[in-house]
Amino acid sequence: MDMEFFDIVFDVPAPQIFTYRVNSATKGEAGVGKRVLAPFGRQELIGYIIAGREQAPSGLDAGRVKSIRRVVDDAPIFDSQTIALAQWLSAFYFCNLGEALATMIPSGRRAVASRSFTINDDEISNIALELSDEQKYALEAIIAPQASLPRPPLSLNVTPPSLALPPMFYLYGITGSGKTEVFLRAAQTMLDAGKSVIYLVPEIALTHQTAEAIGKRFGAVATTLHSGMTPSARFTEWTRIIRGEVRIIVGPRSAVFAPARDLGLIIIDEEHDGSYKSGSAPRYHARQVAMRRCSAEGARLLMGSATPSLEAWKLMGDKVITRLDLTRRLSGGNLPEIRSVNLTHVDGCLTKELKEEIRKTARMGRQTILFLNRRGFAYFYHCPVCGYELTCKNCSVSLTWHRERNQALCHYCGHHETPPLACPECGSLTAGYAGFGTEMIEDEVRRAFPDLRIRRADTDSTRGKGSLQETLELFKAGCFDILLGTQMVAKGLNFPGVRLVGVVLADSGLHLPDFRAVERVFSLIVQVAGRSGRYFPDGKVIVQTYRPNDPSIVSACALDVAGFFKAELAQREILGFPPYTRLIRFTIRCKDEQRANAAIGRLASIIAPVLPSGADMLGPAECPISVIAQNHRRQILIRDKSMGMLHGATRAILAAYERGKDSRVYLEVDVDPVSLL
DNA sequence: AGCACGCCGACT
DNA sequence: GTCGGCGTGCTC
Repeated sequence: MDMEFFDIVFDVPAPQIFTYRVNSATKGEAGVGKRVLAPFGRQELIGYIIAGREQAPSGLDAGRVKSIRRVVDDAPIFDSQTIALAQWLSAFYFCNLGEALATMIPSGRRAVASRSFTINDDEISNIALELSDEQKYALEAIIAPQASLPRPPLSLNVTPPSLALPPMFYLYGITGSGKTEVFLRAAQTMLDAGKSVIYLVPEIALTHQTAEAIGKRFGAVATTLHSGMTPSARFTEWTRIIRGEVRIIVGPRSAVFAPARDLGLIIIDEEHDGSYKSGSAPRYHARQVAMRRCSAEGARLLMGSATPSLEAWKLMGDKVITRLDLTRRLSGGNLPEIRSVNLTHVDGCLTKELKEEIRKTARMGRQTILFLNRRGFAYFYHCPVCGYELTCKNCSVSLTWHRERNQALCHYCGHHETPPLACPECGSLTAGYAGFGTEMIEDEVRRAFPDLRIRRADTDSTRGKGSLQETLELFKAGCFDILLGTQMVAKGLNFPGVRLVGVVLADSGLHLPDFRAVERVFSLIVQVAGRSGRYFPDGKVIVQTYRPNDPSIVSACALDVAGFFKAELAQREILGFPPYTRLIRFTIRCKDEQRANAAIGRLASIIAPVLPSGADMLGPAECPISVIAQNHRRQILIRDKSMGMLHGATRAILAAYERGKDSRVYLEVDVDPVSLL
């Protein structure tokens, strides 16, 4: 008895579910979990079949029901569990079901030959490393058959129904303390029990490295779902996962949706990393999705970092997450010596202390990493006479000077222009660039050390694909002495030859109007410090700063993670910010400033009366970066102790806002926003 | 999101 | 007289 009718959703803003029928060509082909090509208005779109039905819904006259033109998939590519997850995703993050499914499922259509981990079995390394006592203890806790844990009701608002919290564990330990080996053992245990494992890693270089390690360890049973893969390749791996051919999946945040069969464990490596939060709608957080999946599918959640997020740290304090400490470096390396150096009154961007250490390191035949917090962050054009500052015409941020091209460019919209020789305001010829960019530092380092081999690794000098990978590999092989880079060199890369890490300007970012700025600066310094002396006992870190007494810098230099978290949590509690509260952010975006103001005003007047007691509204206000790409941006935050009330209020707010909205104004909703810029 | 329909200003 | 602006509304 084949179904005649099917419920289909599309990746369009329309929230409805549409019912189609089959015709002679598609009868028998169509089924839940398959994609179809269907007439939609005057176009034909790919849609997702989410249900079958005996007859058209009452209230829809049969004449309006169109038929499915073509069925795309031979076999279903998602099941009822996936649909349930999509439903949760759409409710939690305020998108519709079709958009949710579209972000979860690969877009590729045809299978290609799988290239992942075609390693001979004899190549699989079975290095039976002896675990340390701490590692053994952690592993035992994670894989214990009956994880007996307090199970408070899930305040994460899995809407609906409320589910119990899954067993959650956190490997808390410095770089080199052996987190990865525990991850791999836990994964092995799950695989041995016939279950699947999802292993999440931050975006960029780390994906490749970890995937490689897992490929070596687990061979053909492992795969990766990477954003760099072609849609066809992703689709191929997706179908292999569905068929159960692979049971361990490595990938960035989107891999949390992998259709793993009989999911036993989700691992989140470097849990604090910002790339786990999606930057575009639906703005999901992989950790939140992982929690929901684990509770719905009876799996365990295992996270790890040297610098947990404050959210995770608080849950550990509340005993909701079991914290497992790894306190020692395995290879015997001591903790690096970390020293902060005052940058005030220093000519240029390198202090005497840092230069001396670079020289000393080179004499020892060892390597240096110079780390810059942010791409050309403080490198702006200004006039010391009148205070004029060169800013982007489209956005409200300072332009960054790129010397190689003699261009000032905007890192938000890409606008670029040739910088003026004299100040456009007062004509002063002293106007020019101040602050540090990677290029300027490179220049200064080259001048100071003409005999050393220096290489820069940022998105500018490594645009060609593979060249970042290449740079890092050359560095690892000792082909040059100094690596100069941004974020990407801070993340989990192992460079045995490194002795010295220099943080060129630690406090860039400290002044950002975002309550998480301090947390980011702190964890960045600690992460960077972890790079040095990984395999040697004499690692050194020099942190250059204009604010050597800032608490976040002081505690980072002391590697006092617990102390920093205690102080920062107290601060957050006083200010009523996460993790003591939850936030939903509404952002208005419009080319026309008046319309933007009108829209945010209207939104505020909608929000005020529906706010539940105990919740509050922050704003309306200009966004900290008030204009991006000529769009004027305004925001409102709503805040409450738990997410439940905020969700309900937001549903009401969006419904009211939809009626009578200005179509030129865009409204974006961000649940648990990570950046408030 | 597309895409069409519909109702008011300056053009061959 | 119509070409075309973009406001409004719908898509099984």
